[in-house]
Amino acid sequence: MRILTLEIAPGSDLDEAALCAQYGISRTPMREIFQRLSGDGYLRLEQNRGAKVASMDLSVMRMFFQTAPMIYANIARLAAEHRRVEQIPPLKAIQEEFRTATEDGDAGRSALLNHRFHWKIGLMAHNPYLLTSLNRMLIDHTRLSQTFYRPASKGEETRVYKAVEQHDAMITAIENQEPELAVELTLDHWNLSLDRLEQFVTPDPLPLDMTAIKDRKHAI
Amino acid sequence: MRILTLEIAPGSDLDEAALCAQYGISRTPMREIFQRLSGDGYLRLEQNRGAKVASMDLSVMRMFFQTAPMIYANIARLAAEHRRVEQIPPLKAIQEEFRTATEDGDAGRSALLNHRFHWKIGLMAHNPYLLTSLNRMLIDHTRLSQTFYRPASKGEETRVYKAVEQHDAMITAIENQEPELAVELTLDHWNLSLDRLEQFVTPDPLPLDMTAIKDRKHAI
DNA sequence: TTTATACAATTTGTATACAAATCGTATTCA
DNA sequence: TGAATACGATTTGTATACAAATTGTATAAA
Repeated sequence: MRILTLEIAPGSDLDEAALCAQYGISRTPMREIFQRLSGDGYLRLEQNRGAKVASMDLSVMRMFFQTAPMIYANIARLAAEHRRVEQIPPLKAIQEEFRTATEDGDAGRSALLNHRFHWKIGLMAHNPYLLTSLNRMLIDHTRLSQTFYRPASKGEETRVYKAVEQHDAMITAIENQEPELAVELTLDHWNLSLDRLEQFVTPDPLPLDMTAIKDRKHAI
Repeated sequence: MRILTLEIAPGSDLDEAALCAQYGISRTPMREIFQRLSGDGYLRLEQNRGAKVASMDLSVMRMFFQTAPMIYANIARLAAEHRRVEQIPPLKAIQEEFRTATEDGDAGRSALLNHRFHWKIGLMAHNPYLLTSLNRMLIDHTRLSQTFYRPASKGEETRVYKAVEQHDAMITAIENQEPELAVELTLDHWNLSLDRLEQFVTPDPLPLDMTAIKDRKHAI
């Protein structure tokens, strides 16, 4: 049920019956799925009103940017301290999938695998309290990345490439149990993500030259 | 459904049918309640195995003590910054209930109202990410307080009295929007709670004098 | 006596039927 | 023409019935 991280628009309400038909299950298990997704912050359930896809307002967005570094950094530290050796190979496997997805330029798949990558690191921290926060953060982070994604820009490939490299470095730091390094790399990674998001909040200004606009008029 | 914060033992499994009969509702809504409580960290649901009350192992306990100050302090800061004036009266109302509960020496009710007090402060922070963490922390904190509670000890009344005072001070700091003060008071409050818990992890040693034990033999 | 297997009983998961509530539309009255 | 109300249709919530799975017990074989 990763319909949410991707296609369905925030705020839209979900048709219970339609989804039941689509997935070939009855209403009872579907409602239980709704309950779980609601608890995870994917959906909002209202009395006698059904399920809506959760959406983000401005104040929540501020909190997101304010809180994310702290959560991510502490998760990284704890992961480096408490990772079990058997957790490393699955993480590396996801990273390889992530690498190929970025090389293929598959944005949706990249975002999803990035989500799974950071979630796995979250599990390594073995801290149930921060894990719930991380879960909510990742959901919103992934969705922000998706909504703000633009297909092909100049600096974009280099940024994505850098992100893949940072993941590699983070794996090494966690594997070698170097908490401070893991924190530093994670904050770098966050700043890269910030750059990416900032590019869309404050994009390049439109050309001041009015002739360009006049030309477009004919095209429309 | 505050059955959990109090009576039912951690690890015990819940009888679906019995609870349905008890609350006069059918299995479907009860299962939906289970789903929610499971998401909140009250219960653990296992495949075809029903619901068990969540329990805490040693490593989770370590994480609890490691994580709590950070979460509580940041919640306090954000609450002082972002509280809405209409949120203050309900908080004060809970505090008054808490005060009377402590004066009556009602430990269970005190713990529950303390829980509600800190939850209300969490809501004032308007940070959904930290709020999920706070929720899990408070559940475990309240349960720890309960399990470690001993009825009447010398230092206990003064500690509880101090806790009530600290709550008052916290309300004032939040109402006056003094984030730094709110953080300081919250950390003091946490340390008081730590003292309380420590008293039970390392209680007064048993008397070394063997004669006392011999005397008891006859009594048994 | 102990262990393994089969069967019964209980418990959990899913589907469906029915009740309650909400929403849209149409008709009526001002 | 506009607003309000009433009625029908759709959607959501709850109960119950049935299927699947698990657990406990009893009996038989080693």
